[in-house]
Amino acid sequence: MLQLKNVLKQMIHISEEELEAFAELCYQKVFNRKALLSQEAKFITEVYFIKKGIIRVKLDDLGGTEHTIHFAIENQFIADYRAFLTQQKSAYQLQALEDTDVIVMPKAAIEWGYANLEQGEKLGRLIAEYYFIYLDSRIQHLYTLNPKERYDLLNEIFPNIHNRVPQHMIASYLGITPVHLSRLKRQS
Amino acid sequence: MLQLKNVLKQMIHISEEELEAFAELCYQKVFNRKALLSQEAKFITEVYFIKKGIIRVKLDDLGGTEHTIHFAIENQFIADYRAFLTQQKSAYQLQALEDTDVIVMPKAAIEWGYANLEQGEKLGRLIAEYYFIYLDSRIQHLYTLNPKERYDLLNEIFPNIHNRVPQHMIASYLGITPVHLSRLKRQS
DNA sequence: CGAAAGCCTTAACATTTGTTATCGTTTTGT
DNA sequence: ACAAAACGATAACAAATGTTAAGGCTTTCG
Repeated sequence: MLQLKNVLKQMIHISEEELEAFAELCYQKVFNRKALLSQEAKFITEVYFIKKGIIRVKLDDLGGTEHTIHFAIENQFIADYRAFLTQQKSAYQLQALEDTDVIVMPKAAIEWGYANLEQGEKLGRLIAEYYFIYLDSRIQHLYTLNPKERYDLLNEIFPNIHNRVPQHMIASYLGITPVHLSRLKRQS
Repeated sequence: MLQLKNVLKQMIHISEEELEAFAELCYQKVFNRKALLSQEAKFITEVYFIKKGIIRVKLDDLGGTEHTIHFAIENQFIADYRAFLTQQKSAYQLQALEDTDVIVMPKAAIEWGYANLEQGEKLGRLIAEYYFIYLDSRIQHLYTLNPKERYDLLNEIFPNIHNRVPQHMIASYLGITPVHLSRLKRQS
């Protein structure tokens, strides 16, 4: 839990007692490679903090094609945060790409935090703002960068990704086919 | 100011006195068609509430191509919210597409709200969550819909758009060229 | 260990989307 | 009211990206 506590301490002012009470409401869990943390069409009641491993967020379109929307690694929070917030069924699936250790933060813990942590609402605001900023830059890049430029950027942001993620998932994340990514790599 | 007050009342529990004090810190402004509300490479210190009119958010890439990222209309908030939050220079420009009446909410007003409104932090959280949800669905659509499907969706969400926005801006928003949008319309 | 599955590359061909240029219409600003 | 600018449609051609199929390498798992 130390990892989670450290991340929380960086975000808001929070006492050891508050941290301890919050941690009491969370628990640890291990997912094997390829296991699903959460499934499509389910209501989402958990947010995950990744201690070790890597998670991808994926999405099937109506034609049955699978899209990889996001990767999350150590020390990051991950969830279908939209479904969590709106109480609608999830559009996404979360899948472990390695054996992955997470801390599960149930909805009850997070709501307890909003109500009882001195800066609970602020924590909620910071998390939403953080995700907003991330998505805003994603959209900006989708408009202004071509696939090759997005590939280069991804390698900057996530240097080791080719060692941890199959290339066809990277292609999907970039919005192109695996065959095309293979071509782009050859050209550079 | 009534329009703004009504929207705020729908979001949080807020007294008439609080509303009045907040409104005191805001002011109204009119922008002519084509005028810029905010400019690229400037620090952002204002959020706008649109009383009447329509605003687009645009972005120039390194090659000099202009991209239309977003449209905002009556009763919506608009700003380069990322630049506002992060205190970095804006990547975007906000431009009125009609003569547009806005209420300007200066940074000082918003920070006063966080500090002094009973549910100020909650308001900030809700706004960030609202934008997050919007961007999350934008990204989902960019992955799963082709240009024609995105065009049809846009017309559902914003029924009159062809009467208020030039078609080449719609094409840019969809991520395609005006020539291609013209072709897609013909095919359907 | 060995078979099966998963994965990456490459090639040939198909489809989608972009580019450039032209024309007629509408809108704008004076 | 008029000249200029902006706008949208269309055609011909070019470039980017997708599809299908084959081959070889690596990983997985019984």
